[in-house]
Amino acid sequence: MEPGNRAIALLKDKLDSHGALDAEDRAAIDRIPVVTRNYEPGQYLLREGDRPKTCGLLMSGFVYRHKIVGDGGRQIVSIHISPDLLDVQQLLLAEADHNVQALTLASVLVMQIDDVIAVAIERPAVALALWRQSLVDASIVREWVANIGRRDARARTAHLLCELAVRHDVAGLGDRRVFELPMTQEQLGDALGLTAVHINRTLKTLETDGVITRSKRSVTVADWNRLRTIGDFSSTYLHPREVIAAHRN
Amino acid sequence: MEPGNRAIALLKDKLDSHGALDAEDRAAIDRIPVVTRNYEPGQYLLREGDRPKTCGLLMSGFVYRHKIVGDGGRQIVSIHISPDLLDVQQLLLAEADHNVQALTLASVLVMQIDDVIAVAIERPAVALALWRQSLVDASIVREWVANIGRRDARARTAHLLCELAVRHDVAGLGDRRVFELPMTQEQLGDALGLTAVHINRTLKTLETDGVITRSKRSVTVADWNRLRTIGDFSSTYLHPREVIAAHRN
DNA sequence: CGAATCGTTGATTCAACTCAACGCGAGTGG
DNA sequence: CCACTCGCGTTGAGTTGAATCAACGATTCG
Repeated sequence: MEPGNRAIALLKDKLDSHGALDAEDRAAIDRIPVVTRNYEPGQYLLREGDRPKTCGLLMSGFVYRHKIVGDGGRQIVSIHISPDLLDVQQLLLAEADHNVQALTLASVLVMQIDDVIAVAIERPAVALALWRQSLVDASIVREWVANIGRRDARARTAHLLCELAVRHDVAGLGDRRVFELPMTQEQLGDALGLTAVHINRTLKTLETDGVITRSKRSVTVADWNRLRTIGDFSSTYLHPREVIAAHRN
Repeated sequence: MEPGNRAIALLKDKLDSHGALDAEDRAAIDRIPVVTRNYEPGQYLLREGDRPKTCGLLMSGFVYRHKIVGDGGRQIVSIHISPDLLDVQQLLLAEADHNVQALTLASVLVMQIDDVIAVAIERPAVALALWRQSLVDASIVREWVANIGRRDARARTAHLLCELAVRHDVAGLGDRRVFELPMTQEQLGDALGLTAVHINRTLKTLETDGVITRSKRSVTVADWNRLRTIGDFSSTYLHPREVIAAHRN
């Protein structure tokens, strides 16, 4: 199978992860013209104020979205791993209100917004599947608000580690005991509303307490139950594998 | 015009606020069976873990969504004013991951999820309009992450005031100089990741600095430019009135 | 009028920030 | 091959913004 086909298969599986698509829906997705594009670490996929004509599917690597506030501070508002959809927001909102940047070397399946919208109009089930993904994204951001607003540094950090562990697991990128975490402590701080120094201290206590171990850019969860308890984590908000509600007859 | 018709008109205008619907789309919306329901202050519209069969349009009053974290803390994740759509998330995600509660007496136009989905499938433009609303909701939540994560109490509070002022303005509920703010300081704290005591002090300094004045449960913006500067506010993220991007030929 | 809720204020504590220095490994170039 | 730089991680000392604790005032409402 040529690379393009494998990528499209990933896209179809992503959208069909809740079993809502029929053969014609999947065929319509097949007809979307795609190109693969690679981004270097730190490279911008999209900048605040841009009006992009494309969206994408992250096939490998890490990508994050962030906002810059008035005093120069940066807040990371989401972290994406394969196979997340990127910039679904831009399908219907013209102007980007945040930056999207590659964290590691990232490979992205790029589609034209017009083409995706055309399929969404032609095949309502595809529209619902895309829409659903954006609702899950939103749900994750809401949990981040609660995490940053109401949990202390230790819980907050543990919660993010749990989220990334589960998302890696769901994505089939390893189990939740060991996963890649290529973010610097500066970036972790910007994701959690903390400083790099405090992230360092918080991770250290998690490690000396025997909850996690770290090596270079990967994390091993030594005690999942304790990490989950510390982070006050429940995976409900990730909506991992619900059927699309009762309205499917 | 009977009350039901006026309510439906509000719904149609909300979904058509970007001019994407044609006569048939609007007619399809007309056929959605609706009932009006009133909620008392503090009454729950939805609880975490529920699997609702309805969604709604807020016609009057204030509603907020919140999450409860492990140590009992509460984080408000969004505030809704008329004519916001409520629980669009539940159209495609079965299980609610947060609570929805009336802040004031609230009047809601209630629709069956099945009926809304049916129209979304039949009329793709309606699906896109609903989807778009949920993307704007998500965009607001992302801004909240940045606000809570990276701004201090003064900026954070000013930013929320700006957001509510502009949203009231856009909704035609008064201009951005005077608006109703029926939240207690406790609730403002829960929205901003601060304590009620600190909200009190922060509002006081904004008032003594001549930026705002308060009376009971309404706020007057004495110096909009200064409030905007203090709050590092730009309304881009509210996506107030963009055309649905370039893909409309 | 009494009770309850909400707002206000002061005193104190603490979690996280800031500032500063140093360690360490990976590249890089002389 | 070593010296240098650069980015990142680590650690300590001191500061501070916001929380906590506690009390009291104001308003509403039955």
